[in-house]
Amino acid sequence: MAEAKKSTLVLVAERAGVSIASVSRVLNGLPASEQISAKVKAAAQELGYVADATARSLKVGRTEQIALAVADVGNPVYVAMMNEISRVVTDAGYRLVTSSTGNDAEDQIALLSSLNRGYADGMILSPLRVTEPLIAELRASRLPIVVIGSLPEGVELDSVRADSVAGMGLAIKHLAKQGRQRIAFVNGPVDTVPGAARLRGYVTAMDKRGLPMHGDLQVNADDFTFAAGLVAAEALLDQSAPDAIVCANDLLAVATMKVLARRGLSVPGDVALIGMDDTEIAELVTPSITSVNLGSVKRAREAAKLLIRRLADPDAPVKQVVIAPKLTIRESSVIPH
Amino acid sequence: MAEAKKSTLVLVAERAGVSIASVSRVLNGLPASEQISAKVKAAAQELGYVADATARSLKVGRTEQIALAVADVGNPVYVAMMNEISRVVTDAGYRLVTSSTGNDAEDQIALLSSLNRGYADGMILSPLRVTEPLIAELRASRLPIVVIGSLPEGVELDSVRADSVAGMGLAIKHLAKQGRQRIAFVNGPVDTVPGAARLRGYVTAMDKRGLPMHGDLQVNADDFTFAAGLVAAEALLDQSAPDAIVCANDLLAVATMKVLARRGLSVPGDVALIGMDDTEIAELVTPSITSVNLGSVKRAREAAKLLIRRLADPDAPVKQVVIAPKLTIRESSVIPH
DNA sequence: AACGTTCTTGTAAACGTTTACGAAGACACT
DNA sequence: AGTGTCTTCGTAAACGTTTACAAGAACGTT
Repeated sequence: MAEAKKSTLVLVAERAGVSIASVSRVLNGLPASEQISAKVKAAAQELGYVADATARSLKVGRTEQIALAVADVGNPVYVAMMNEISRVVTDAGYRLVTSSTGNDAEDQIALLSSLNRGYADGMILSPLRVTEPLIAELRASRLPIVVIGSLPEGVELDSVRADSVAGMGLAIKHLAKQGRQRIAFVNGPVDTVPGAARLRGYVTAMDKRGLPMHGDLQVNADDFTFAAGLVAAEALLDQSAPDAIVCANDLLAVATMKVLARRGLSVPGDVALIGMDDTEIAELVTPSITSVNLGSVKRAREAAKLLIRRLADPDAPVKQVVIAPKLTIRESSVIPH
Repeated sequence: MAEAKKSTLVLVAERAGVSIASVSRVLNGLPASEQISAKVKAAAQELGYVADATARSLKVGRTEQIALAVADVGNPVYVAMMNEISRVVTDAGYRLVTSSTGNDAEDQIALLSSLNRGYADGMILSPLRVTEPLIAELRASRLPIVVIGSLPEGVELDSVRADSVAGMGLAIKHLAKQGRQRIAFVNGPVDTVPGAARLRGYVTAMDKRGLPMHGDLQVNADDFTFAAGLVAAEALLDQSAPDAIVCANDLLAVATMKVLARRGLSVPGDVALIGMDDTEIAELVTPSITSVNLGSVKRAREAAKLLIRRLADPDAPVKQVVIAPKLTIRESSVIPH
């Protein structure tokens, strides 16, 4: 059945006693007589023939691969997104090439220009920081790119983004309804796309509700990781005594919860806690954490579909999708009665 | 600088006024005169030329891609492994193609034969269940494959595996030292490779220490997920009252911890808890969970290096690496005094 | 019986590289 | 000046497919 040697079209053709064109046609389901078809199939079967992907790619100009570049693979939300993208893309007959870039824009730019080597038909990119040179490179790309995340005005690229501002609004509103007054905010770096958006959301929502917004209610972690969250939460609780904390991220929320526990503060009794991204981890812990669902898997799915659509129709109008947030309420934000 | 049109060797050659052979040589760093070299580099720069990956692959017979197939991408331990593999592989100049297979062997077999289409130079495979047909396919593969996980006797393939039995030994020993007597075991499906190995380890270790091993101290979750863990832990606690529980997995451990909390049982006061895999999640939760480190990232790294070695030297002797476990002791298993 | 269609099949070119080979030039040595 | 070696460069073949084109066979139509 399977052979050790690699077999080619020519070998199959010889064995079947037909031309290579016929072999190719039969194997690709193009019209052919029963006779030829049978002979070819038999020969192919016997030789364990499978068409070579690179040769095919070269000829047809498509690799049937889609590249995915995410900055921070440690973050569970990216894992969830990647899984969804993988699913959609695979169903559409593409393979997924993953390249975890470093945080710096340098890396991403290098990756983008390497994309022009044509190892994939298109790319899904989720940049942590959007810089000028990155945008320039995005624009110059020969191959279609879908961006997950906000893009500056006027950049005409397919993209999918979350509505962090609305999401923050949901969180603050929920906390305010529970009678919380001093709502603190543990953010990640504000020079990142999500960091900036979430800060904007926090300010807007607090402002709208006339809630106090002293500087000592805000703190920025060095990045969006658990370890950074521990440090940030300690700093926050050293400088103020909030009755609620919203975190830019579930990882930061879990870290904050740990620090609260260390200090003997109960959740949600003393402090209500809300995370963002609504990853599995939020419901794993005890108490489970209320989290703003920013539609990560939906975003992932849309991004993948957008790219596939563009590959099918390069002239389709540019589409910028915004996914609406939802609040998943769990134990960490409401006191049971 | 960057051009919208795709540029080829021929274009560069024309522009530089040299032959395509010279262009190829210069760009690949083969010896050439200063004159030619300068002209070619200038032309290439102006046209934003980058060599086409598929054409190159076809010619040289290498794709510079490595395929990775893992069964369960939801499990954080696989995420950690994937990250490590990605790093090693990228450093060696390969791209990583990820294919998350379903649980069934069918999928994996299909994947293996698709590998023969030559879209990658080799594959790293981590099968949940090792069946006969899978092994047959592994053997028949034209391209090198490295397996993460145990292989039956006599299968001559590069592989890396954890020592679950020794790992279980560490966990049970630790618990016994703390004076725990009724040590329960929440396992995953026993017809999987890790499930079987961990069961073997549990039985061996308990036996060795002469600890009781009633059937009602053991329970098997339907799979290695959090949700299945909840169900399994409930069942366990319905049927017995252990003073320690070891789980086949950190996810199962977290689920068990949640169920313990529900029932008002304290960890580690009433019940000591130990997980396996030592993923980040074990230290995220409160109390943090003692976990058997089965060397997942080390295994991942070894697997990647093994494959890269074999690609460089196809005739290298087969290597089967076993990674020794370590116990990472956290709050869930020792009562502070 | 000659003609026009339609269907089937083979021949050959093309995709964009890398590289074996040979020609020609440069250079040193006798 | 003749010979040999070394270097540099261009010509052309090759990697394994897909597919445009043409040739022939089969068939119905007039």
